[in-house]
Amino acid sequence: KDEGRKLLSTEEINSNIAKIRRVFSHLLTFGDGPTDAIMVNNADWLDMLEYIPFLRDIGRHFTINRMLTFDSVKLRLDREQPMTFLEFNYMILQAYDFLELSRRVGCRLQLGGSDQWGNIVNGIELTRRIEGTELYGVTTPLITTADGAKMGKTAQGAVWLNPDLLSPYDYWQFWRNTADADVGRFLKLFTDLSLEDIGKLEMLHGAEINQAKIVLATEATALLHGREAAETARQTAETTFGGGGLGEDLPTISLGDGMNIAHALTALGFTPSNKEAKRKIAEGAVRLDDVTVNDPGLVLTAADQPLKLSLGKKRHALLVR
RNA sequence: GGAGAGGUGGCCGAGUGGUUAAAGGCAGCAGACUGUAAAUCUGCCCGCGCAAGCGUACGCUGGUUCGAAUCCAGCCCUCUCCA
Repeated sequence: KDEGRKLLSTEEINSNIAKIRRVFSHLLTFGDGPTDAIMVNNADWLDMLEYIPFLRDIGRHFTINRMLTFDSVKLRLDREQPMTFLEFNYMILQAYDFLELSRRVGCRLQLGGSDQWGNIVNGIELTRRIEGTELYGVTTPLITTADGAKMGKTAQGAVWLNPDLLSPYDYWQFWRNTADADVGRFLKLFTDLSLEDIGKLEMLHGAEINQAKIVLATEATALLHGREAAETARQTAETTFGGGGLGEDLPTISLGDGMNIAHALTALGFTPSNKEAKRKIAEGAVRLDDVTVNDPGLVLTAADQPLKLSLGKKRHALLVR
């Protein structure tokens, strides 16, 4: 992260904590057992920190010379972007977090993306100096797609882990649309399949590689949202894309007494504005039950059978009463 | 505190009184081709409205002008050098 971070209010922070915990509760077990996960809040130690003692006890272990060499700082300075003292101190605070974690709960290893390397190393160094304890860090390279882009954007924005922000169906679709060149690597990174099984999937070429993508999507979705949600998403995709039918897991919108087609597209999140929705209609990208729509003023009314509204080839929704 | 440079649409970046909702690039979306892939080509890309039309927009606030992103004043913010 090389841009300034926002200061959040206590309410926002508490809300974020709850959401993060909810997402991770699918992947980890929180509790008191020996291998259970615990969630700590660094406000527990940062809030009571006093500035002068902090400078005296912690600040003396950091030299500006060294801090200036870290990429996160260097980048900002090289680009002549502003960096406040508050932000500059972030790495010290994170280093201190590691120290406190090792003191309080015996934490010895910190994992993070490679952009966290500097912060982690600072914590290791600080703890060694103060406590003489040996700590460890593991960083993983930031995952990029085969064409070099940072990973994690869907057609509609970010790949959220929270199902309220990105439905299991859309999450499945994200993985299903992985580029050929990434499939093998992503199977290894984002599923629990054995390397042997992945090896077999990697043998697939041409159109057959789509089988591997379906496995990737289903396994990755199962890890986050559960096996059942993953299967539903897979079946919905199969009927929608394979058979031209309707899948139950598609996003659904209720038309009420009738709704303008552009408004419906926007309400579904397919288009960011009504204006954009009309543009897409003019471009011939919008279909109703697979028939291209030409009238931007069309008012949709619900029939007994759900209708399928599509934008482009990939986004489909069900229209219901 | 002093001197200089600068703040333009998601990002980068042109524009220095009127035909400017603002060149160009990136990102994004769609169409064609395909395999719900990549690459390529094409179109679109502030919002509201069925439309006519309207509303917003070039750091902020005022002013000059028939007309301002462009000129003037004050303010805020950023960068560089000096103190």
